[in-house]
Parts: sequence; C-alpha cells; structure tokens
Amino acid sequence: MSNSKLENRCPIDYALKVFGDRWTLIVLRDLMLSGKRHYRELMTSKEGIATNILASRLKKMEADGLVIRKHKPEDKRQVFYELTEKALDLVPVLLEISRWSVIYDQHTAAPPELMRRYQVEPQQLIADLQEAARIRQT
Amino acid sequence: MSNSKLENRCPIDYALKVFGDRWTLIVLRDLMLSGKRHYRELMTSKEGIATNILASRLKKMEADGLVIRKHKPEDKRQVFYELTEKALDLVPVLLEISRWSVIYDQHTAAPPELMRRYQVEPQQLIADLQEAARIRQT
DNA sequence: CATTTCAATTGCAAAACGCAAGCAAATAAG
DNA sequence: CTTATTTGCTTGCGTTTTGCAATTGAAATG
Repeated sequence: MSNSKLENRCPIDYALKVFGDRWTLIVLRDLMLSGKRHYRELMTSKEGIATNILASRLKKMEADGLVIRKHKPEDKRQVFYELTEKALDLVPVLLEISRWSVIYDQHTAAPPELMRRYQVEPQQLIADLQEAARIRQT
Repeated sequence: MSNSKLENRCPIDYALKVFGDRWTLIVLRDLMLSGKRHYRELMTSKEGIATNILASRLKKMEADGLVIRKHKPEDKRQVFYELTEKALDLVPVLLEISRWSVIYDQHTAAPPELMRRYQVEPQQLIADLQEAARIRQT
C-alpha cells in the first residue's frame, strides 16, 4: 500500500531526477558526443567540473543505469565509463536542446554541419551518432 | 576585450544555464502543457515547489526571456505569466524528454494518446500544443 | 473597516556545491 | 628494488542554494 508517490509520475519529473542538474548532461555530452571515456578526460571539460562532483555524478549515473563502470585490463588503475542504451537514447534530447540553444543564444556555437544534417535527416544523424559512440567503447 | 567566456559556448551549456535545474522545466511544463498561468496555480504542482523557489525561478525565467510578467487589469493583485516564443519553442524538447522517460521509467505515465500522436505526427502535435498555449494567454 | 486573497519576501536550518589537499593502488623511471 | 608519477578518486571546510514556515503588503471582498 501507499506507493502513490511512485506511480503515475510525470515524465518531465523523472527526467529531472535523472539528469536535471548542472552537470549530468555535461558529462553525458562528453561521453556521447566528444568520445571521452575516462575520469581524467571528463575532468577537462571547459565548464570546469570539480573532482568530487564528477565522482558523485558518475556514481549516480551508474545507479540510474546511464553508464557502466569498467576497469581496463591492461592497466588496472584506469577506469572507463561505458554508455548504456538508455543513455544513448538521450542523443535526440541533446540534439533538440542544441537546436533550441543555437536559435536563441547568439553566443552559442555548434558545428554547423551537424545542425544542418539535423534539419535535413535527423533520424540518420541520431543513428550515426549513437553508432559512433557504441563503436568507441568496444 | 576578453569576452572569450561568452563566445563559442556549447549549446548544452547554455540550455543548462537557462533551465538546467530542478524546477524551471516543471514550471515550463505547467505553463505550456497544463495551461497554468497564475502564481497560485503554479504553486499546486504535485512536485511541491516552495514559494520562495517559485518566485526566484519566475524572476530568472523573465530575465532569460522565457516568460513575461503581466498584471490582470480587472484585478491588480493578480499576475499572470505569458510564454514567449522562446519558451514555446521548448515544446519539442519537453516531448523528446517525455518520450525517453516513458520508455525507461516504468512508473512514468504520460497521456497515451499524446505519445501515440508524437510517434505518428510529431510536427503537427508540436504545432497544436504551441497554438493551444498561445490561445490560452490572450 | 475587518477579512480574505494574491503574490510574493524574510529568516533560518539543512543540504548541495566548489575548491584545495590528501590518499591508495598501480605503473613507470632510475 | 626503490622512488616517483599517474589515475581515480575521498576528505575537509567554507560558501551557496535549497526547503520550510511564518510574515507582509497591496488589493479585493464581505
């Protein structure tokens, strides 16, 4: 009884709980579109994420099923973060957000070719970006 | 000189600055999809936003050009918040986020007919939702 | 003119954040 | 074999943001 808080949740509400903070989408962007996979690489985003925040976000993202934490066999110090299909399926969301930002913020710059392809053949672009991310992590 | 911080910003980064927090998208959802327009209506969202947070978010949203604060002529106490085109153009983002949440969270419920239409004729649905929101605020 | 409604503001404790320093395990260098 | 370096974090601590409750002021209502 009384699991009313868990039922009939609004989709926006769930999404906000998963990536509705200042940093999770930045990390996802770097993993999905910039091809980063290691902790040290994620530390170098120009937005300047703090090391403790990055660590806590990666833990939460793993708990939320967005990434899988794995060790490199040939160097056991190194960790890499693999994207799940749940995370890769956020590519359309990232692209829609990008489309909006490019329109309404004059300072925003996205690769023009990317945005042009998104207008012309969005489905193919999404598939290509997801496939590229999948290949990178094998 | 030295406005390098403002130039060539990443689109994800800009979007996060505008609506990358726990509450702004909730407020936008209520204004855009639930037809709310008054402060007291926005207070009743089931997520339970605190009154000081709502006030600060509405101020920031006005500063960011998402809403316009207006007084009701027939009752000067009352305020209503009108959505700008910049805000209405986030309808596709909200729908993409909803599509994702419905797939990956078993507890999430969205109007099934809405999601079905989004699959079948996304452009028409977007236009209809934006038009409905525009009509409401006149 | 007293009460209620509306849209907030204020005060305060708790949580989250940002920065710098520190740390253990593994590898590389001497 | 010993020391240094790299990697992926954790810890401490001061600052900022949040959440909650109480309060306010202007305007409408009884």
